[in-house]
Amino acid sequence: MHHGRMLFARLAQVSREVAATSARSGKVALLAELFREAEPDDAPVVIPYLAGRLPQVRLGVGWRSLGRRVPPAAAPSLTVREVDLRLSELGRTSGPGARARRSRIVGALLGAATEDEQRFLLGLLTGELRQGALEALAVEGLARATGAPAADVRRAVMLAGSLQAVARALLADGPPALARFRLTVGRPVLPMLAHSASSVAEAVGRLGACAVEEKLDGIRVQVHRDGGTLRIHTRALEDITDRLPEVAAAALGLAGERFILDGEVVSFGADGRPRSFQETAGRVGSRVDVAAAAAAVPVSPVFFDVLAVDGRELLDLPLAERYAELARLVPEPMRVRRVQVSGPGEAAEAERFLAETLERGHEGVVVKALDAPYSAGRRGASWRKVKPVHTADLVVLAAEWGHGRRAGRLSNLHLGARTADGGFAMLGKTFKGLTDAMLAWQTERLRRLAVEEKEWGVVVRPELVVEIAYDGLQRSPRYPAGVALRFARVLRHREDKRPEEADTVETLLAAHPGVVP
DNA sequence: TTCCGACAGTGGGGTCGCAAT
DNA sequence: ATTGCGACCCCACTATCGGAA
Repeated sequence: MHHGRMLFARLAQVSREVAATSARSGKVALLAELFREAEPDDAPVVIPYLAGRLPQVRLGVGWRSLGRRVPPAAAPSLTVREVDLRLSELGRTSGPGARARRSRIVGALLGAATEDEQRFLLGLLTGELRQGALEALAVEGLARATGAPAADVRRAVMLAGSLQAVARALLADGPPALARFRLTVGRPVLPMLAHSASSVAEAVGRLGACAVEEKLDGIRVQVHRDGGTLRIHTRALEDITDRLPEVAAAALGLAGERFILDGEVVSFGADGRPRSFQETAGRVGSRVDVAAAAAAVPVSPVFFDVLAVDGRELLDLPLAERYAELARLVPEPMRVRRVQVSGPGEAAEAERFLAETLERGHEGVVVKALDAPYSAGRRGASWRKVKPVHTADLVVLAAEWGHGRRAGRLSNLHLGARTADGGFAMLGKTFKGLTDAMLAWQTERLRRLAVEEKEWGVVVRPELVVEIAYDGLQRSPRYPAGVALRFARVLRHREDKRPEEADTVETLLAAHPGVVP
């Protein structure tokens, strides 16, 4: 028997078969079959690859640097192991001349790959595999290949924050290895996420007895303290401890010795109101001169959940009990503001809290069922965020061709508001909110309005009005009016409106007095 | 049989930091 | 000094499958 000899071409083949299979169960079966074939040395690479993820965190290549076509090899020769080694080398490449050296490595790798392998490799590198199966189905496939219960594998992956680590352990030691993946202080777990709800009443109606918490517009953090050791992780589990000294100090000042807290890092201005997301994110993103960044934009944590305390794992406890622990551990200003309601009968109380929260300059609220456990890594149905929605009638200035399942459709719309001089100022783009029928319709309509064909799409006569929903305005260094829409999505095409009836830049700015271009 | 939760896919704007120009 | 690019922060929405109700 030989080790670590699986051909990369086999992965490309299975990926193609998975993409051609529509049933999820069929995809899982294909993945499981491949995972069973993998030697123990190959499995920790094969499994993340089929989940559409590279084990290497940072490669330094993206779609731009992959644009050059390389003639494919005639016959497959690459092994999984070789591809992994070359990509690891890519990740280690930095310093002067790095771009040229990366380009040589990628070129050599693509040159050794067949057409099918190139397609798979480029999909992996750009994150656009389009095989209809990513991590969740790879987890199912891994479970089936090893005979471990899928739910146990899923939980282990959430707690490990890594499919690769679980795959390696599972293949080496079998299903009993899953027991090793317990919640551990110091090892980040994937945070629980929230669904949207259109109103507080809807959310409370769905959830019954719940907590209504203020939603702060900052950076999600998970804070682990083990005695004097403290680590801060982002939503994607990135370690940002060194960038947030004041958050670390605050957490070390708490009474507990060992805990895991979930919260949001935000920044307040001198007036006590929250700074914009842009300012906070810029601060948290600063790595070079942290002291200067911290002096300019000091941040503070606001915690809303506790996952472990003093050796006790709290994930499976209902929110009501976790919150009681949180209240014991974290004093008021560092703990989220909230109200509790017993059900739909008290929805008005929740509405009042939302209005008051918005008044204080925050984003909205998150409504959480009091009886729900902490579903690590999932968009749990028991957390519902509610944010105010703004709408505007804007004019389509251009449209870009879509990719993947939107190939051949005009998808991404350039949106303009009227200006004082009778023209239009672009405020952003959106491809969201469109059904297949809307895509087909607008492709036809915009083609007829086209005045210029570009490689990326069409420029059109500014005649089609679209009703757009958006979360707010933000300052923009890119767009002519100095502002851009945040999270714009199409509600409907307004053929009944003429472009002269669209909103103006002026009215939009007036609706958001806090935003200064 | 119908409903609904979970996933995958399609990308959006902004900022930081590194390497190239 | 400025620009291009990759990595990550925030994010909304639709289509689809398959299990729950």
